[in-house]
Amino acid sequence: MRLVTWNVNSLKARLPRVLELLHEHAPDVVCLQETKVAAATFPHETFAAVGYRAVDRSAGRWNGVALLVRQGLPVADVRPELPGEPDPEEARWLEADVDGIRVASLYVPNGREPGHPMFAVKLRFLEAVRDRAAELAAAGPTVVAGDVNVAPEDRDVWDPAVFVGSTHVTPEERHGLAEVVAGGLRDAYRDVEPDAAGFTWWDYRMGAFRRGMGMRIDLALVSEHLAVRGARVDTTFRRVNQAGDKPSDHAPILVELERRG
DNA sequence: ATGTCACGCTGGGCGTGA
Repeated sequence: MRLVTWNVNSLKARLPRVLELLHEHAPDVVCLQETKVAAATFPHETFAAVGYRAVDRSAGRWNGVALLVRQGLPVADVRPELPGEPDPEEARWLEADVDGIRVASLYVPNGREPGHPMFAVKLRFLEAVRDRAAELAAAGPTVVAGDVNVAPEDRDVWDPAVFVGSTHVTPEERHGLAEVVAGGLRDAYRDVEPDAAGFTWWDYRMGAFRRGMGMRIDLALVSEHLAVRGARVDTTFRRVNQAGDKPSDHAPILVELERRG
């Protein structure tokens, strides 16, 4: 299975780039985050016309997650709920069986600042993910992929000194993420790229992408039933393309998975 | 760290969130 996870920062603004990605990489499944679209205007027909079925959990102008599945692959047991999630209205989790693999697209709250009420919400969300991910990983082949808004280690940020005291790197957030992984998942990118930076996000400001000022905050976590045959970040999608279509501030991660045994 | 982007509301900048 070829899987992509990508925070698109508005599906409407990014539709040309998403179509470009489908054409270029022909993934079996794409986990999208920050679709920022209402359910009523989700572009199902556009995806159907290029051979993809979409299932979405949408909340209007903020957040929103979706799965795009190549036509012909069976999709079953779509669940838009994450038991115990702090605010179900925020549309941050969506899971389904795709060709016999449980695939979840997630968008962890940003957290604003340590001490902000949304920071506590972020930690509670990670606890809910921990509990559900452990259930899924114990049950069968599982991929939990998306924007976790946590850099797992210091090497996952361009300059750890700059981020001291900021969100995405605090011990509490890293502990929350580590507990998700400890439930029977592993970081697919790190599995095959132990040394690469692998940044997936760069601020739009200050020429951060050009200057290598990034963070690795988007992950594909996979259960022991799955082997990782390859993983890479396609940074071409972090640049304006030839047609002049703008990038998201996140780049997509491409993962090649194979069922074990 | 801050040199940006996208949204809704509304008809052009502003507030919000990242």
